[in-house]
Amino acid sequence: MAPSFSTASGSDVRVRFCPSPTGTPHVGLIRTALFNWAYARHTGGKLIFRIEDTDAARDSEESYEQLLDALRWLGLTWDEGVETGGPNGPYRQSQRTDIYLEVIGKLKDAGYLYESFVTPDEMEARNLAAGRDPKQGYDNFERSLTESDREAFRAEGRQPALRLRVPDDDLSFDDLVRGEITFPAGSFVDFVVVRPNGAPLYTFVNPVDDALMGITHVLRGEDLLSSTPRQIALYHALIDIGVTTFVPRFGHLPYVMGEGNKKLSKRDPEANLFHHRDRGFIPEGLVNYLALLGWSLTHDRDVFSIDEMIAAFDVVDVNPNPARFDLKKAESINGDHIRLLAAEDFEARLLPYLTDYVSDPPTPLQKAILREAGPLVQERMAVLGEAPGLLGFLFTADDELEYDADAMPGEGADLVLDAASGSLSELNDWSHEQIERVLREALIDGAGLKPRVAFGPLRTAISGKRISPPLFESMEILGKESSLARIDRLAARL
RNA sequence: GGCCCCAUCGUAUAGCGGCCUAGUACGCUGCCCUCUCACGGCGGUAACACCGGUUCGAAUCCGGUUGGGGUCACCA
Repeated sequence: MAPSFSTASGSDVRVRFCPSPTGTPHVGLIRTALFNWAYARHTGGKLIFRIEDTDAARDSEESYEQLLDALRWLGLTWDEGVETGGPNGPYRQSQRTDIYLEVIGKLKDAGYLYESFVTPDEMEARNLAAGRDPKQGYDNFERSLTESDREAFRAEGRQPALRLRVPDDDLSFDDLVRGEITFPAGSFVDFVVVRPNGAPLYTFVNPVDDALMGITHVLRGEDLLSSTPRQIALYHALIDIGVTTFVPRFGHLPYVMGEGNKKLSKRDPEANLFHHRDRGFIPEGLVNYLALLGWSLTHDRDVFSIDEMIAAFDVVDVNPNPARFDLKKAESINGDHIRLLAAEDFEARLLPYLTDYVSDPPTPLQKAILREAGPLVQERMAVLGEAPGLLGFLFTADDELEYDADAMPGEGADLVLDAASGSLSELNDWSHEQIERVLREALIDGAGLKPRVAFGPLRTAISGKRISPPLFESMEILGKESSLARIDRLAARL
C-alpha cells in the first residue's frame, strides 16, 4: 500500500491549528499557530481552527476564550473553524461524537480495529513475565484472539478497548522540516483508538478530523513526531474505507526552550503569552520575535513586518533545532517595533498601561500631555509597561509627587534648586529651548557646575526619579507654575 | 533500555562543495553623541561538538562517536 501524500502547494493548501483548551496559551503553541497561519497566507490556502476538547477533566471554557483572545490579539485569522464556522463543522471535537462513531464502525467492519481486553497493569505483568522490557509496551498479542477468547473476557464483565492494526512494514515519510524519516517495523505498535467506554482518543480523532477536513499539511510540535507512523497507518485505513484520498504532508516544528536545556514549562511565566502582553509587548513585536524562533527572513535583518513574513514564509525553511526563548532579544525586537509606530498609534497603545494615571477615555488635558510626551518616550521603551514609570509624574499633582529614595540629591542641591527657581521665575517664554538656555546660564556658566550635578536635583524635583524623559521638555509640558512649585517643594524638604 | 529527532559565537540565526581567515542580530564590552535613561553612530568579544571517509577542495555530503532532546498511556 503505497502512501499517496498530498501534493497541494498553492491555494489548495489546508493547514490547521488544533489546540486543547487547557491552561493559558503557551508561546510555543502560539508559534505553531503562527507558522500554520503564515503558511496558509503565503500559499493562499486555508487555515482551519479546530478545538480538541476531548478531555473533559482538563478542558475549560476559560481556556477556550483565551485561545480566541490570543489569536485575535496577534491578528492570526482563520478561514474555517470555531466562531467563524465552515463546511466541515462542527469544529469542536466534543460535538463530533456521532461522526467518530460512524468512522469507528466502518473501520471495524473493514477489519482494521480489534478488541483489546488487557489492562495496562496486566500488560506490564505480561511483559515482565516474558522477560521483555515493560517500556516496550503492547505486543499486539490480541490480534489473534479467537471469538471464544473474547467471549470468555466478556463473561468476566470486561469491556474491550479498540486497537488499530498497524502494518508490519517499515514506514517512511518526508518531513517538511527534517527530510526523510523511517520508522522500522515493530517500533510502532497497535494502539488504542477507542476507550472501553466507547470514547475515542486523541490518537484517533486528530487524524480523523484532519482527514475529514481535508488537511494537506500538518505542521505541529516535534513531540508528535514519534506518533506520526501510527497516524499514517490510520490514514491508510481511512483511505481504504473512503474517508479521504490522501495522506497529509507532515512538518515537525522545533521546540521552544526555556533557560538551560529544558522545554519552556507551562509554569514558567515566560511561557505565558499574556504575560508578555501584560508587560507591554505589542503584537508586531511578539509575532516578529516568535517567527525568529526557527525561521529567519534574510541573512542581515531580523526586524520585519507581518506582510514581509507572509511573502517569504515557507515551512521547508524552518530550522529543525530547538530554539531558546530569549527575553532580552524579544524586548529589543519589540522596542524596534514600538519605534516604528506612528505617533498617534503609539499614544493609543499606551493608554491601557496608564490606567493608574489616565482616565478612560482620557480628558482633553491628558490627551494633550500624551501628545507632547509621547515622542519623548517612544524611542526609550522596549515594552509599553515602562510607560507608568516614565510618564506618571506628568499626571500627578505637584503636592502628591513622590520621590524615589535613590533619586534624592546630596549636598548642595538646595543651592541648585534655589538658583534654578530664581532664574526660571523670570522666564516668560516657557519653551524647552529657553528653559535650557536660562538654566545653563545660571548653573553651568554662572555657578560653574557640571551638567550632571546641576540637572540631577532638578530631575528629581520634576519627576521624583533618577531617570526620566528629557528634563527641559518635561518642564515645558508641566508648565511654569507647576515646574516652579515642584522645584520649591523639593527645596523645602532638603 | 528500544525507536526517533537534533548539533555553527552565551542566545537566535545566515550558510545548502570553492564567494568562509564563517555574515547578521541580541547580549556583553570600548569609544562617540548626551541633562538622566534610552535611541543612534563607530569598534571589540565570541562558534562550525569529536573522529574517520568522499572530493582537487567540506561548516556544507557519507559513516561512526559523544552530547542533548523527544517518545514508548485506555493524556492531548
